Amino acid sequence: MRRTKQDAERTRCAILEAAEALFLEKGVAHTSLEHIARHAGVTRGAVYWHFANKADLFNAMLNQVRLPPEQLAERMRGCPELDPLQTLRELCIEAIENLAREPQKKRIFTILLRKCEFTEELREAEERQEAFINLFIALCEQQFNTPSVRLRLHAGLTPRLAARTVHALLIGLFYDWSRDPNLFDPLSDTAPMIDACFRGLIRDWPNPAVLTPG
Amino acid sequence: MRRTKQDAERTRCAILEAAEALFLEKGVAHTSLEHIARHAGVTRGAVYWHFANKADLFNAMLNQVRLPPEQLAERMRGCPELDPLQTLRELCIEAIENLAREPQKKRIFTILLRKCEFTEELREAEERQEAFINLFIALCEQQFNTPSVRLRLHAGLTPRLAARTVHALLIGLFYDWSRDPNLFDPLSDTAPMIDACFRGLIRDWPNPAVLTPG
DNA sequence: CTAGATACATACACAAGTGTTTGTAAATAG
DNA sequence: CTATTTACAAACACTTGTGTATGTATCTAG
Repeated sequence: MRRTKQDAERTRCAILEAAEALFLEKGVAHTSLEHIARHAGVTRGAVYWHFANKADLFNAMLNQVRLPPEQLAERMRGCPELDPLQTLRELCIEAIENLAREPQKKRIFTILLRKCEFTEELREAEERQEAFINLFIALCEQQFNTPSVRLRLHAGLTPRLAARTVHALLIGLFYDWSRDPNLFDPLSDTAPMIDACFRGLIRDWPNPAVLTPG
Repeated sequence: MRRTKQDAERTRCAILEAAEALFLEKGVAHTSLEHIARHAGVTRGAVYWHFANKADLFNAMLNQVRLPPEQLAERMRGCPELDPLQTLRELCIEAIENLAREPQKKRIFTILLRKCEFTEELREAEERQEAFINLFIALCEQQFNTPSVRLRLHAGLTPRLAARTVHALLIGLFYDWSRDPNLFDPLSDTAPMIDACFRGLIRDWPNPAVLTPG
């Protein structure tokens, strides 16, 4: 029973959804295309029709969303140079909050961080992600290296180290949170933790304005 | 050709070493017992003689070392209560430096963080590790919650959040470092980054004493 | 209205992995 | 010195997964 183009697109999505769910539940390596097909209500024939193999399906899944490193890197390029630190701070907070708000993004990023072993077949995806991370760190370092900011770094720190610290905290926060979502509430707790980080890096980091309700 | 007990112990170690190397290179799921046996110069017969299955071998590998979460948790229990924060700071720095100094520990922790998908067969190991992490975070929170320390927390922070922040930074630092060892030098860069973190958490965190050479 | 393309399901061939069983030479116990 | 373990190697039986080839009902272009 052949379907119309819309139907075909729907099967494609169903396969992607099934893959996402199973990857998250069992890990990428432990999920077979047979599992995915069954979970999506089709056979492997359909899977191989829409995707070349598991790696291709994996990449297609990743391409559905912009993950934090890519988004961060992208937004930092387009940002004006005024008050780069506040911008960076807000982007960081936004990055984590977005993960909390967009369930699919959270699932996919979790898969990437904790549910896949980057073997040779997934090398391409791995390198893409690493490139975004490195780009973000580089842009971050660049912000810390602007003359007005650099002088405000605490003793013992370099722009490079500051950038590393920021990224490590971001990754660590999400890693921990995805391991146990009860550890903290991204929507309310992210800002204080990010602020703590910046306060430790920057000499005169402004005290967080106490939010008066209303 | 049967071997003496010493020989048997040597094969056991060879298998463990091979497993470690292959897990690190290809990931746990993508490494078969056949691979491991070949790499160790034996057959699967030997592997099944010494270990029940892959999960058992994996656990044996983990048991060779004390990984940071376990070590941190353990040392924090045995520590006196005087100046808990300085102690915590030093333990954190030590934890990362130890990873840099002990290659096997680094390899195994890397496998745990980036080279395995925790499926059902590895659930036991996963839960063990998570328990240590949670214990560390809890102990950490407890330190931040001692009366003398709690008052020194910056506005907006709770002991719980401070503990989360510290752990996230630790995990993030190691995660980034294991991804790209050139990002920073653990032996010289860890202290400034950890200090930055504490400075952002604690109100009057002492400025790092400038190390005068000699 | 028909020829071809589309969107799959089904079947096949093969490789690889697992756990178990059996065989066996040498170490070791008594 | 003999009997029995020990420490494996080799072989077997089975399952699972992959990629491809083929079949086929339907959509669609002309």
